[in-house]
Amino acid sequence: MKKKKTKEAIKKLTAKDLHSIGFPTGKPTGTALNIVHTYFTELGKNHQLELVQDVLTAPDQYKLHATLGPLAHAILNHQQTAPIDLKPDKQPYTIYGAEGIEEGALKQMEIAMRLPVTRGGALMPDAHQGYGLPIGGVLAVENAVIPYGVGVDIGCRMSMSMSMSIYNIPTSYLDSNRVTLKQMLLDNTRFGYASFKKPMDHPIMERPEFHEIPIVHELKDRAYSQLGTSGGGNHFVEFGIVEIQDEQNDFNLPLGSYLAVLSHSGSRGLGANIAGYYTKVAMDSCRLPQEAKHLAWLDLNTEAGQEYWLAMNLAGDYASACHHQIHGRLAAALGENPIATIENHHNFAWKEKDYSGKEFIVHRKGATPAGKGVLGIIPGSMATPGFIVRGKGEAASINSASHGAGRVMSRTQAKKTLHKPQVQQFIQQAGIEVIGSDLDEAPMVYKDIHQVMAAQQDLVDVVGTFHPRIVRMNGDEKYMEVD
DNA sequence: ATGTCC
Repeated sequence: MKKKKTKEAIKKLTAKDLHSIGFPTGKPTGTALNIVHTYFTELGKNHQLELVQDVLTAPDQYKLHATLGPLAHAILNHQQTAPIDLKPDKQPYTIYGAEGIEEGALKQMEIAMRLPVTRGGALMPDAHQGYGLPIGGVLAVENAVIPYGVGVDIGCRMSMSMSMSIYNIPTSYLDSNRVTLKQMLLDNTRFGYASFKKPMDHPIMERPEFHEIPIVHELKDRAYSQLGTSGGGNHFVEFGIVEIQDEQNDFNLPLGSYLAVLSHSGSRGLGANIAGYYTKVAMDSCRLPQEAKHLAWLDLNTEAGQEYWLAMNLAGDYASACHHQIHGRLAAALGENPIATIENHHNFAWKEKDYSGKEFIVHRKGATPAGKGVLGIIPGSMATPGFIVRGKGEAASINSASHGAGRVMSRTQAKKTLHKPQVQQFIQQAGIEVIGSDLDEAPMVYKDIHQVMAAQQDLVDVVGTFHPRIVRMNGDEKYMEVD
């Protein structure tokens, strides 16, 4: 039964198929799929493709067609709107750690710089190719917001809480209570498709946006069921040791080592669906040349722009609420209150002013806010250090820094070339215990975090170093309780 | 990143 379903899914006509025969992204594609899946379900996929291709080639002839008429009109309307021109010349922007950044990311950044709304940009040393704007890309634009300049996981963030161990030597507490701490992670965190049987209440669910914005309203129930959970991919919750190295640290902590909890996750299904929806809205209203189509923006003076802005901010606050619940549960399990907390997001857009007081929309897609004195967290990998940093407010980076080490290897390449025993040995030798995860998150898929930090010395000062010890990520099905 | 479908 399941097999049959998969087979049908493969045969079903998709947007990808349409784009492969030259269908423009946006309304024509959506309309074509709608019509095919409503009126022509009995036809084979190839036959369906031929049908819509005929309309695409000669839309005029189908204007009055009973079922294909709307498609003809969508295509004609689309053809009548001229694409918005990119600036013809390369626009300057600062690249940090250029020697370690892949070609694809540089190309994407070049295109983003040539958008007519762009006023500045920078590329962080952990940059790699993404969708639209590269991961590690920072883009300042005027009075507009680019959904894919923010990214799919809106408001994805780092959150750290440091606790004084109940013992004087926190390091030894961690090592002698490994089993207990591991169980705490298993009991108090949920990843991927797993969720808590009864989510903890949180004021975020009372936000008016859940009633005022239709798409957000549709997402409310799932947002509630996913409260306090972490996602998949590079998301994690971990115990480790923080070494505070800066005497002038903002927490007034004595130099030394502290037990800490570090989490990385975002806005789950809520943000992903908001991103998907408003990207489509943007691509329908903002027609760009093929190579820039994913950088479609929403004018902030339009209703859609205002709506996205509110929805994006809600998703950011929701991601924060999830982190607070994760840390709250673990603090309760530890029986300790944190003595310091830090939190920052990295897939978001902010209204910020430049030196002259002019306001811009600054997109940081996988980049950490690093304005003067602003604290942030830059993780390495599951088996390498992360850093508590304080921004220097460097204008050339648009007050930003990297959000991690950055990948050197794609997920598919990692699964093809790495081997479990080899990775397990590496992790074990580093003294790290890992629950869940997979080869695509192995430490060796990431750049050397020390090189990345060296490339951004002008952007941040290091306040402390975090050493991961017990890490939980998505994928430990054998431990997972299905709630 | 995402119950991974436009």
